[in-house]
Amino acid sequence: MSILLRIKEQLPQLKTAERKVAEQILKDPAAIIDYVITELAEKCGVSDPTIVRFCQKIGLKGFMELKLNLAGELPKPVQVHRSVNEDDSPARIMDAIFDGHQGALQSLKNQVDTEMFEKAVDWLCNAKRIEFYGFGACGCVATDAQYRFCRLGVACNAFLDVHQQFWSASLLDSNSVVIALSTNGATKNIIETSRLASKAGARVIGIIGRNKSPLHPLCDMAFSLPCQEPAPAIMRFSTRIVQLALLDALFVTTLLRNSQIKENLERVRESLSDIFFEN
Amino acid sequence: MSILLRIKEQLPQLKTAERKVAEQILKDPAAIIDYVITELAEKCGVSDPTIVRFCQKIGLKGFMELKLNLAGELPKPVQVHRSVNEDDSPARIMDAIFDGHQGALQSLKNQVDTEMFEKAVDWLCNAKRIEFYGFGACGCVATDAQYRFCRLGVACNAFLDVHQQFWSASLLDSNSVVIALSTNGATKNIIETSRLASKAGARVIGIIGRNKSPLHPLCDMAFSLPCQEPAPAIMRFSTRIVQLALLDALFVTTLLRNSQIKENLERVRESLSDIFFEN
DNA sequence: AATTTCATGAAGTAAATTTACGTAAATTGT
DNA sequence: ACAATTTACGTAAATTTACTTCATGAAATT
Repeated sequence: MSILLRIKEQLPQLKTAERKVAEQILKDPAAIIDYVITELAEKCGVSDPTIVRFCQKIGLKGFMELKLNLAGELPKPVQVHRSVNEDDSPARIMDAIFDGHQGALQSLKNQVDTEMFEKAVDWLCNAKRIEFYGFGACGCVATDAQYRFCRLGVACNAFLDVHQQFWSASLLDSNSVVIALSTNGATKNIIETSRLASKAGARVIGIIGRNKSPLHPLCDMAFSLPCQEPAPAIMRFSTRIVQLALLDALFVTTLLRNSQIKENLERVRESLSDIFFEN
Repeated sequence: MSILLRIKEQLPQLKTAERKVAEQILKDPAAIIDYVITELAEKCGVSDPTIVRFCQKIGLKGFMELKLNLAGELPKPVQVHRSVNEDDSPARIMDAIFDGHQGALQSLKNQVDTEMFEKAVDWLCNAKRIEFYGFGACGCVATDAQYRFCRLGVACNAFLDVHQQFWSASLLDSNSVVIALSTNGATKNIIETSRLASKAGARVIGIIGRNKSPLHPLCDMAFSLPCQEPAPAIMRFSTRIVQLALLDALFVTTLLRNSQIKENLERVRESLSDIFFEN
């Protein structure tokens, strides 16, 4: 279990001096890494041995182990999108891209509105039909999402064709949920489709790579994703990663909420077994 | 920038004794955290001060800072994949999913073979044609990749249909690169397609969510992705994230390698402007 | 009220890291 | 080719840092 969690749990059982240490650590865990034991002791108003005893009480060998453990489990400061240019080594470019994705996920973690998320899960659980709309790169995400969600046993569609989207959206009703995916919330077609779906009575959930956009007011609920990338559209990779992550979370939560759904999943899994060589 | 990457980059400029240190660290970064400086010195066959000088050369204050940094950037064995169950709150599930993705990216960062990556970029730069094959969830990744790469101005296809894949693969030649995507490297169809492509003379790059699989020996080059998820197929979300990240990196590096390609991209961008409301 | 227990810090110890310095090897210039 | 200079690296000393022992005083118990 994580050190910070362990500290939190042990907190009530600690003596006054040791509790001061615990509170100081919980207040700013990242700072500890730069302290030497004496500095921390001073900050807490206790002595060195108290720090050591505290560390041992939470199951560590000593202060050094605390520092190393904290370094290991603390979220790294959110990486602002690092730009790359042609002089960079492949390894460097790779690193920059991966960092960008990680940073985007970290931002997502901090930004997602939990209540909104829960409401979205509610809608999805009760939906008789789920449609995923997106164009371009978001179309891929839509397809991927449909690929997951259709296993819930609910009717799912991911139409990438405008015409199909139009007639499908206009046939929806109040038991339908639409997931509208858009990087910038300004693509004409997705806006039109969302408007149609909304007019037909469906609940429209926007997953949009921006804070404000023409698409926002058309949605019944809109997740605005972190968008630190000031890059041209084709280079905005992280948005898609974040969209997928959010959809994953929605999917799993919806899945766990409903045991009937889990049975469906089991049946699907069995039917897949014969397309593999092994297993 | 990450310490390990910095070490890799500085490697050629290091003197013999210091290089020994660098190599030892790269061989097993996780082990360093438990060493004291003298232990590491012995393992490398050098003296303590050499270690310190090495640390300073890569921009750190000393050995302690190296340990703390390594602890910070190495994938935590515990955190990589937290299991979830129906009792968990939505916020917790969300967190677990995002953590899983982040952890997977971290592992990827540490595991990707840089030389292989560069060779892959070489192949892609010189390819006259690139084909992406995948089924199921990997089909979505294939489509996404095709969507990016086709903007390089190179002929790209992502056939999800088995028949199309078969005839397309058999029409390839030595100027073609095939990217074979598979979560477990055991799907019969993808194996057959890769075999056909290889026989036709194309270079097959596997991006596989496993270390060993029936698909591996059929590839001219295979990226084995970190696969910490002991979950059923439908729940293996991270593999897809990691595949996308790797493809992103391949795409950007290929793009930056070739200025002609960048011009193509500029032209594509302009042609997209009129499908948006704004901008 | 006396005794015990326990929490805590002062002082000291041990260990690990870093600096200073010297030597040998490599590089450079003549 | 040989001397001069620079560089590479290890020995040993110094310093920093972490940890231990033990004494003290407070709280709890008898």
